[in-house]
Amino acid sequence: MDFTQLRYFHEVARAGTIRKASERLNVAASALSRQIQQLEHQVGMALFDRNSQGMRLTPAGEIYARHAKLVMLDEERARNELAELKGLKRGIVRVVSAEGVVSDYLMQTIAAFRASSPGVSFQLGVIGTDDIIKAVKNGDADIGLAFNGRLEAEIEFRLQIFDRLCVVCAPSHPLAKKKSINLREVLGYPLAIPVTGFGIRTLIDEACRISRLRLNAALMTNCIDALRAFAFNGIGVSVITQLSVRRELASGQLIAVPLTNPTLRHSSIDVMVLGARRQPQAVEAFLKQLRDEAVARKTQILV
DNA sequence: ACACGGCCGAAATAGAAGGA
DNA sequence: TCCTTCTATTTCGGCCGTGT
Repeated sequence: MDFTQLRYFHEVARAGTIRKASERLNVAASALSRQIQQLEHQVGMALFDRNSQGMRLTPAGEIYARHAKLVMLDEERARNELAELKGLKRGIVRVVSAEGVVSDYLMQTIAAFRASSPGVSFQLGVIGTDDIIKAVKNGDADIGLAFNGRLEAEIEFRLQIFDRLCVVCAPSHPLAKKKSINLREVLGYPLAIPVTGFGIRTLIDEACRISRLRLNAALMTNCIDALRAFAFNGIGVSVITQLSVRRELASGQLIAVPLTNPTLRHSSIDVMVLGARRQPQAVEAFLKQLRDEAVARKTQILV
């Protein structure tokens, strides 16, 4: 087995067809096909099932794909280290994040990081919790910031920041005067919540199930900014995390009332990485910066 | 639309020879 | 002995046609 074969195998497994992989690699499909055949010949078993739709991994292929993914990530890490050795001080950190922490916590951390390491660039994707976990597991992202992520086999939590779920409303709203509130009381008002697949929504659904509540939201959205605006414009109340509206709370534009349901009291922003992988230096340094920023904000750190 | 295989040219590699 | 250069061989990848 050589590195070219491994690289081709990895891309075909990811793309699902030789043609798509050939476009990504800038290599003829026939060349890819031959290399995959040679690899299969060397390992002595089929790694793909061929059909008219493309290439599907066999159980042996699944095992080999896990190995290939780690080798590819290690190679990328080695290249970054060599670049640093050459004094280039460059690198790329790929982050996928929940929208709620992007504009404030994440952006300020990136700003602080780039002040000391301007050669490091960032690739940022904003997606839901389920897709964040998937991206980190696939190796498509170095770091994932998810609200209430699931700790799965290959995932390692490097930082957990306590982030309370609140009901957020305009200062003139009747609920603004309350010190705390139960989800049942909230349902009497027009309500905005995230769509299914978001960590916040999973918690809300769980709390409703336990308390036998029927959820009737006025707005379901995958846009955290829409949740903020829903409350800000006095349309109703939104269920959102405290960190997501930190600036609006500080300026008095919004009021946050903590939710008292037991299920909703333990929520966090989870910073996750692929556990089996040795992280590139730039990624390690940024993970440290995320922790430093959380400490500077005096947020409660769980891990 | 897809994978595969034959053919051919280009690039990479191995081995031999010569010079410092 | 080591390095460089040249040549023969092998490997790789692109093009194109075929079969599913």
